[in-house]
Amino acid sequence: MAGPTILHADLDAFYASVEQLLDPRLRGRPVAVGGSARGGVVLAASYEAKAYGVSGGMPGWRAARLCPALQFVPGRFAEYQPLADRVMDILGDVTPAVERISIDEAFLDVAGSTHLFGPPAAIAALLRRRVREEVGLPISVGAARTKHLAKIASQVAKPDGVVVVDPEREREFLDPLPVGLMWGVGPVARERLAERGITTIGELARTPSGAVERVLGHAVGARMSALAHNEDPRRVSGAGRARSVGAQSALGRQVASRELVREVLSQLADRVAGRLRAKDRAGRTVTVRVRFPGMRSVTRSTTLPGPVAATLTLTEVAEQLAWQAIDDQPGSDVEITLLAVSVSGLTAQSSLQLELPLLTDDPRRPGSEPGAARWAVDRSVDAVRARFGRGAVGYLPSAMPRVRTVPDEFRELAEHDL
DNA sequence: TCTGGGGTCCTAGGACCC
DNA sequence: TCTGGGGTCCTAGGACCC
Repeated sequence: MAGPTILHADLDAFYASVEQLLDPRLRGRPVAVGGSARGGVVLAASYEAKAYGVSGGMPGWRAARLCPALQFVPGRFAEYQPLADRVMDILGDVTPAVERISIDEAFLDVAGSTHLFGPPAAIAALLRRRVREEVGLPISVGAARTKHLAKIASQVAKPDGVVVVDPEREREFLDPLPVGLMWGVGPVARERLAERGITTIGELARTPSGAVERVLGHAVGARMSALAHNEDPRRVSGAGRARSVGAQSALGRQVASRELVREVLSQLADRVAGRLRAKDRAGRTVTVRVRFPGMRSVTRSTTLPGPVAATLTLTEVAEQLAWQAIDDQPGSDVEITLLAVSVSGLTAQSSLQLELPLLTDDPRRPGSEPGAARWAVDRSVDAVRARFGRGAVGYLPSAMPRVRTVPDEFRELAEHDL
């Protein structure tokens, strides 16, 4: 039987741990990155804060109520990426088979490394020691025969621990664990399963696949059944190319005026289109999401005759879509709380290809500028920014109201490679 | 006192084609 | 005469992940 050569390495409470590393006064104390006692949202909580029930994604006011001593810090976002990259470099020292799945976690396949570094348990220990000594951060590692098991093992190992699942004892390990630890079972699925008396992975494994599919839907049910039976064929590999690119901004609560919508969508389209152009990509399907008070959101999308990567074109399409969504709402002075733009249906687009056919033939915008002019503007802006930084030049008319937005460094942390 | 930002995948109905 | 079956694309919504 194959050994436990798949490792899942996961930095503990990454953002909060970095803050504690950079400011010794925060060590040993409950820390929340982002948010405040008055509002906003907690992006990450230190283990001292988690002990009080504070967690990422929680509104700040609630976190403060759970843990009155909670120390809110704004987050030094620019520091996070380089530190995480150093950790990934250490992982890469034991095997080239590293699959990074977010800023702070990765799978490794160490099957080919045991002759150099010893068994998986020894490799896990080595990695944890090096990350602690050379970067100063705690990291947990799970080792098992499959990705799914390794990922669950690292969750069980947290904080700052290691768990190796012996291939002979996988059922013993898995059966008593809650179904919510499975990758793909969130609050809704967990609740649906609980209604049928299924709360552990063992109980899920003993439920016929057909019954699970009726509860969770065909695809999810079949996948969760397979995982509960330890059938996980996924290999460690490089990440595939992104299938969509997007950007969003929460707005508080504001009346959807022409100026506000145009201002925000310009900024979002600028980010999205700029990322596309930087990677010589473009996409045909544009989707806009508008969120209204009460967290209710509506999406409108359209598929264009050809791919777009021009900032101004994307802005205009996004604006049309946003107003379709807003105008469908009853009443006047509709309030909105978030706008999002994303582009999918991505294709390679050499930087020399113009968007002329799309723009000049598009009957919906008879007066639109020729694509060549837009392409030239985008390329100029890209070039100036490459030399002088993002703030050097932009598309926004200076008369427009500024909308408060999160730092670019924070957005970039969550970006996937295109 | 009311929730960030960037992603993936699935479902379901309708249009359209052969 | 008003009817089969399969496939693909598009749109809207939703669950889930980090």
